[in-house]
Amino acid sequence: MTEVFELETFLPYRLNRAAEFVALRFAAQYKARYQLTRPEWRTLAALGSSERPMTATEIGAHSSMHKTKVSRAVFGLEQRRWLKREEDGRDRRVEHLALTPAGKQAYRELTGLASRYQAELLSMLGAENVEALSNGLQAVERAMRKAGASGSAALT
Amino acid sequence: MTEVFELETFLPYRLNRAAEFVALRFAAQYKARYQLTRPEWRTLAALGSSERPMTATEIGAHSSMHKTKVSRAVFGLEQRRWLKREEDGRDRRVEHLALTPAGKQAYRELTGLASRYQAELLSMLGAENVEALSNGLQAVERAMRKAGASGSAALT
DNA sequence: AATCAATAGTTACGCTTGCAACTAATATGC
DNA sequence: GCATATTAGTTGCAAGCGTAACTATTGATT
Repeated sequence: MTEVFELETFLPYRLNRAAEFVALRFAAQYKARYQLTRPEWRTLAALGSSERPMTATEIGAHSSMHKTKVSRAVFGLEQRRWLKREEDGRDRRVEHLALTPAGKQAYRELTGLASRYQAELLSMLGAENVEALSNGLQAVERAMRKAGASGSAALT
Repeated sequence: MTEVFELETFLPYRLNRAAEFVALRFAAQYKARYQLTRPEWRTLAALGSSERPMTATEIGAHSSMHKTKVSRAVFGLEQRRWLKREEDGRDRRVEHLALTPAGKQAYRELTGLASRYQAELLSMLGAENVEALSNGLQAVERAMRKAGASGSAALT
């Protein structure tokens, strides 16, 4: 039984490579046009989709980012004047973060890009493949929630 | 039509998060036991599965790694005495890399870990979900080959 | 009320990364 | 045969990263 291990068949490797490929093609767009980092884009997306202001902690939970990443992304967006901080009257540790008009405008443009990219992926991969991929990812997402706070080093 | 963009439904985001989750759980194992980095593990896996020695360039192509990553990983494995370099008689730019006996031993142990982890994933996610995921990934892999040398910044 | 624990967010530090520039060797065009 | 381009692999550098430590504030225990 000389079972040879092949990297090509190893799920973590395949997932990683696919994620890199898919994410990089999109990242290239917002990096080129807006000089935005990925944490900044995610923060923008989180804030833009929310009715009310969010705290940094909420952003981290919503977009699966470590708090230091969020902190730096918030700082970056603040410098661009795409978001503003508002203090909480009751708890002075907390900051309520909301997009400025310029931030909302950027959000609209970037989510436009994102939607177009999503559509491009769909036609590139085929609807039934995207469906399968999505179902598979859903299973991983369930597993993540189950492993939850315990396992993820990404959110420590 | 106030179509709200939701990060949760954005494929690049979902792929990235799932890949991080799945890869990190495995990386924790080889980091803890062998203090191995991911590029080192990938290099080891590439070399171990090959009959004959490989060049650094071949390793990069086989395991989707930038040449600087490969260069550093090779250096690391060399220091551990898990691999040896052999010069090419005809072309002195090229190095032929092969695992030492200690390297082969490590390869066996680590691929054992990997296989067990793969099995754990299968039971964790369910066979039919892994099947779906795998099919979806295959579509991405086809797209990668098609976009090929042109698109990938990861292999520049 | 005083202490100790927990939480929100920031920062210092060392490590990893990718890009670009580099060295060395070989291949190509004229 | 000489100049130029290309290829293999390495390295300097700046940027991004996570860990741990930190400040500031609030909550819990007694």
